[in-house]
Amino acid sequence: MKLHLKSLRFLGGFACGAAVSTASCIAAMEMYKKQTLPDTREETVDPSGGIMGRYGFPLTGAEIRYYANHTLSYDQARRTPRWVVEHISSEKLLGNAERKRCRFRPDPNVPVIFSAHNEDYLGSGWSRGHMVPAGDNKFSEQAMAETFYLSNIVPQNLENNAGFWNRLEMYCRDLTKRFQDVWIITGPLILPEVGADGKKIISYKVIGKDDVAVPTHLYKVILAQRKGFPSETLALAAFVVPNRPIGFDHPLTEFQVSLVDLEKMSGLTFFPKVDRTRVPIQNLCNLDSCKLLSSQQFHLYITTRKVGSAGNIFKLDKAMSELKEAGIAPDSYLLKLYADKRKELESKEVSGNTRGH
DNA sequence: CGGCGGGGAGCG
DNA sequence: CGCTCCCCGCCG
Repeated sequence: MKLHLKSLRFLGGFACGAAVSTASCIAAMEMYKKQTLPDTREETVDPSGGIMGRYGFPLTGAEIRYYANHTLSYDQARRTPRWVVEHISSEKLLGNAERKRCRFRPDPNVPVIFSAHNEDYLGSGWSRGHMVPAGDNKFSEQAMAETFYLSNIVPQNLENNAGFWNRLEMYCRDLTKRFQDVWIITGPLILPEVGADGKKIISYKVIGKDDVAVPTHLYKVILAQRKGFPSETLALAAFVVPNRPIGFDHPLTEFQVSLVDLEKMSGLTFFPKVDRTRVPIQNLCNLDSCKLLSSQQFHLYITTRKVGSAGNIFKLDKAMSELKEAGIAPDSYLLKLYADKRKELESKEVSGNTRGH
């Protein structure tokens, strides 16, 4: 499978160059739209006059479900979402909502027989991976709590979840510094593999009593919008990442795919209200870096989090010494945070000992 | 930031 | 008893 991007054609759309006349270009564009663009109608006319559906058609449960700051379509057979949409901005990343106060739980809006449960995941060897991250909802305890509904969760390799995928989510948040509005669609994929007989086959693990489907890959589509003159900028990138550990030696761009390729894999049409033949959409990875944190940067970040939340001097100094052992120099922010925290804990522990004795 | 686990208190 | 909540600990 060839997943790599090819410059301007990353959307798989039609491009009119200077080599052809305007008239023929438009005609060709119309032909292109008719033949290749997906039908975005949800329903068509019933020629039977309604007799076929007298007792109703099967329900899929795939209807769109709205939450405080995310929206999703659920797959009742696999007990995972099909896709989850979120919108983030710099404002939404500010706030004090804490994930420590949140619990993973079945989505109360999903019928129990179609729902995943915590017991399916616990001890399965797979972690509960957010599609819309909790960290994108710092502004609202309600919004963050809803991301812990298992309708927003898929079985994910733990090292991938805490590592590469975590860094991808950090990159998405960083985009809000350079783009006013960012829409992100995330979901699981189960892709075919070539078996021992050379023929393609789709097979996937399931976990727990509810047979929750373990995806072979996860996808993420990022649409970033920047205000500007004479017109706004729209930039897009799509990624397909294997559900296994991905080391620091793999750049994010290694997993970039064209939007149409992802649409073929997923069966979904993304951002159908964007007219891809008229609005010039740029490749996000050309406009922006698409570079994730390096090993050193990531380690520094984790240490900063640990120092900020350390409850005693032992853990505080342990975090700092581990950073030093890794040969990573703390930046000025971490040094000041450490100094302030050290003073705070010293005074606290002295008074505590005085009271105790 | 992203996860994992265990234990104990309170409750119907 | 099971269940929820909240505390603690650990990992990358």
